[in-house]
Amino acid sequence: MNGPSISVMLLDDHAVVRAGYKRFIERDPLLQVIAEASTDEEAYTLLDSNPVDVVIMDLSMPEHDGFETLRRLRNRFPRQKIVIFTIHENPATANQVVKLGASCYLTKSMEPDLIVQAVHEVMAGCMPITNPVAKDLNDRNKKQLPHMQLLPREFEIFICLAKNESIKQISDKLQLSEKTTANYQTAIRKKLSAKSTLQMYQYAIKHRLLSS
Amino acid sequence: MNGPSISVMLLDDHAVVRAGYKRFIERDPLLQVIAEASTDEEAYTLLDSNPVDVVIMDLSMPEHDGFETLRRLRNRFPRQKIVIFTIHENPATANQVVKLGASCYLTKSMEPDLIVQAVHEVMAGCMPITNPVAKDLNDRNKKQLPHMQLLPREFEIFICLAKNESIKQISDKLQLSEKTTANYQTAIRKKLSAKSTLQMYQYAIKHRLLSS
DNA sequence: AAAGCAATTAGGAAAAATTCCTAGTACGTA
DNA sequence: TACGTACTAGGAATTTTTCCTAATTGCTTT
Repeated sequence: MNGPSISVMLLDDHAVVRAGYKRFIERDPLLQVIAEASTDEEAYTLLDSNPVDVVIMDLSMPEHDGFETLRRLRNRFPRQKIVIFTIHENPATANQVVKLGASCYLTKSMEPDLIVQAVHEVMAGCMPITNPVAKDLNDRNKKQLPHMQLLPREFEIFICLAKNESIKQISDKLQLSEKTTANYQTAIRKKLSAKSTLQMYQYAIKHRLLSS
Repeated sequence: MNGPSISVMLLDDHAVVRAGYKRFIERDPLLQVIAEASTDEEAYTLLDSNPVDVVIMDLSMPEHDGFETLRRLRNRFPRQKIVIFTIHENPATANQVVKLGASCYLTKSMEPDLIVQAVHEVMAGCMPITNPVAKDLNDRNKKQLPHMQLLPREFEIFICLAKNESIKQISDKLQLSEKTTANYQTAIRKKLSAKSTLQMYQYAIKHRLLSS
């Protein structure tokens, strides 16, 4: 950290959205957006040369899906603080995202000022999740919905399967052996008691897991 | 036919609906409802002892689906005139129903008086379908939608598959070998270019084939 | 620092599902 | 009668799924 100010990178494929973030973030004189990336690859490159305190990213990116981007970011920059800001308003996603190591999960229905607040909290080492979602998260977790038992990777692949992607496509995208993906599928089906891809889809729809 | 009057059987699992039919049908002194059945089995029994000129039935029955009931009726009483009156307003269903040998297909959005008119037309040996649907049917047929190429049995099984029924369940219900049903599935997938059950489901949703 | 644990990855083998091919039956029509 | 179409289903090959096992990695705990 350079002095009192906190440096931020924005990662979002829409320039307009990045501009929106920026507007709010820079209201706070302590925060400074010093880098913007529209793809995950771009983000890696920038982070190599220009480390920042916090990365703020959207979950719904076209190339890889957000989970994969998050996972890779964590791999290459394990200590990087990451704030997820997304339109997907569901606790299951929040749950997975936090398990994957994001510091914070915000949805677009929250007040924009929360972004600023969240960045400060994250930098101060506070609770990884801000209150509204955290509460919701805990509520649902207690209900022990089947998909809450999915491991992060399982959840990620579950969403792909529910989007009707084939074992082959998923394996290519995530750079896994088809064997591995097929095995994941079996595990997912068991945990969700789904006998077919259609049932996984319907499960995902029912629990609003498919907004992306 | 006994004298100038036309005898009618109503086949519908809801007594209320049968009463509704009756009310309209008996406005016409030439038509007489002489039998009512709430299940297909009941209908077979009644028809054995009490033949009627026309059977008016609903497509959406709980036990077997309407297609199967229609098919069996046609099998046991090949010359029986059958009028389908249903809430499923889509030309694909109309198409299949007529292929299966129904004399007429009416939807609930039509004027109730059309039932009476349709019965007369059917008895007079007119066009198997009344105008509004027939027109619609031809329009769409020209578009050559993939599911229009499905044979009646294929269409029937397609709907079951889209409803997530298993090969086993469908085979039991339709009294087919699992081999046969599996083979039908393959044919259906080819005709619809669907690689999975989920894609069949999505096709069905897209073309509004799943109201039942 | 070593041990233990959870998550991720993937291969082998068996079981199940799907596909392709073939063929018999039945029914209506020319 | 002969022909075509729809329906039925078996055999065999192929593909997918499942189950079991195991190696690797990164934490956490002692």
